[in-house]
Amino acid sequence: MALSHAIMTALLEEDLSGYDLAKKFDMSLGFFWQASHQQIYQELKKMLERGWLSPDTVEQAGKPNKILYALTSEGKAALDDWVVSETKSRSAKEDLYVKLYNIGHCDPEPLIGEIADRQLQCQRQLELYLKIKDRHYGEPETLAINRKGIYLALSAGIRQQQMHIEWCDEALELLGAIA
Amino acid sequence: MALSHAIMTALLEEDLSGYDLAKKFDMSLGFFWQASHQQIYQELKKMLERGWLSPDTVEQAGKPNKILYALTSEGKAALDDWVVSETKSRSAKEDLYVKLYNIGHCDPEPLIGEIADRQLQCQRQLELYLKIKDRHYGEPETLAINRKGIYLALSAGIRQQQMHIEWCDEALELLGAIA
DNA sequence: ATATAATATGCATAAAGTTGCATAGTCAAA
DNA sequence: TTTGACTATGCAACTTTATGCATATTATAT
Repeated sequence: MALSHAIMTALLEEDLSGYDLAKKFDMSLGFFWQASHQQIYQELKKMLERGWLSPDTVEQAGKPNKILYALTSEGKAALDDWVVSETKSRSAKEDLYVKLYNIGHCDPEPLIGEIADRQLQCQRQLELYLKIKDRHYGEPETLAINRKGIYLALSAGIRQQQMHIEWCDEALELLGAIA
Repeated sequence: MALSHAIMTALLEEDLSGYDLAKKFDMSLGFFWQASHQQIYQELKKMLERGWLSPDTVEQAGKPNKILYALTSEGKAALDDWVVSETKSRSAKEDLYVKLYNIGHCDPEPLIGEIADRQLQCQRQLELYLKIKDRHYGEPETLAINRKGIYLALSAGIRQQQMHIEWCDEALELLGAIA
């Protein structure tokens, strides 16, 4: 019952099709929540049944028809309820850390390689986040309340990447990939 | 196909029962992987069918009988295969950050309260991690390779808690809970 | 002409995870 | 003596997430 809320959050700004949502979950919102198009279409179906969305088929020139979804007042109410409800923490699951427990009896090279790859990915992601921050969230204190919220999510993303890059440094050094 | 590998990782050190595993997933290994006892018993059943474990019923004085599970060579091989295989990254899913996108049209107090609670939890967790580090992983460079791996997982946990505590500070200040 | 990429939606199945329920023995405290 | 806590295992139903397959239109490049 959480993908639906992420979808509704995206629909707050503007009406979107399943395809649009899939793209959005690949970018921006997707920094903190990911979903495949299959999952999105399934969830949209359920949300329609619950009356949280209203569909609108749009004919397009040069493209297949699409179905735009808009939040209904019931959907809005469900979203508001969720936001102020208790956040159940998902149990942190990190394959890489569990794998590290096994490094003594396996070839460590593949793991070291993965850590190096990750560091590069994090660096790219961090650059993107920093660009967004500079362009749109330069002075957080002056933002309206809703933009402050989005800024904080972005800030969490930035901190996460930075933290992880530093950890990769430590790991690569300790495992002898550098030294 | 990952809980099974976390279970086998725990069984590397010593034979354990489902109950033991549930406790372990509530501590130590559980810092990076969590599972309920129901899930563990289900998974153990599947792993037996696959021949990854061998069971051994142990009668106990003053306690119900328990079933100790040991890794078979097939299990060990499956674990080794997994460790050197590509790590598929789980999509980061953080309800709290998605909720932050909605802070403009809801009462912000519940969210602020949750951030404050989280910060306290993180502080407690961090203290625990630091204690473990001081006691068992004081000089990481001098550790054997397998203990280096465990240390790195611990280090990731420490960095994560520290990072999150700092973020909570920023969030609470920006949302006016302090200032 | 034909292949490829982008747009657009969906079904079926499987794996993973959650929640509620059920059972049963031992021990200590009230 | 009964209540609660700890040890110990498990089923059933459900939700959530993932994976593979399937289809159809249009635009662009070869």
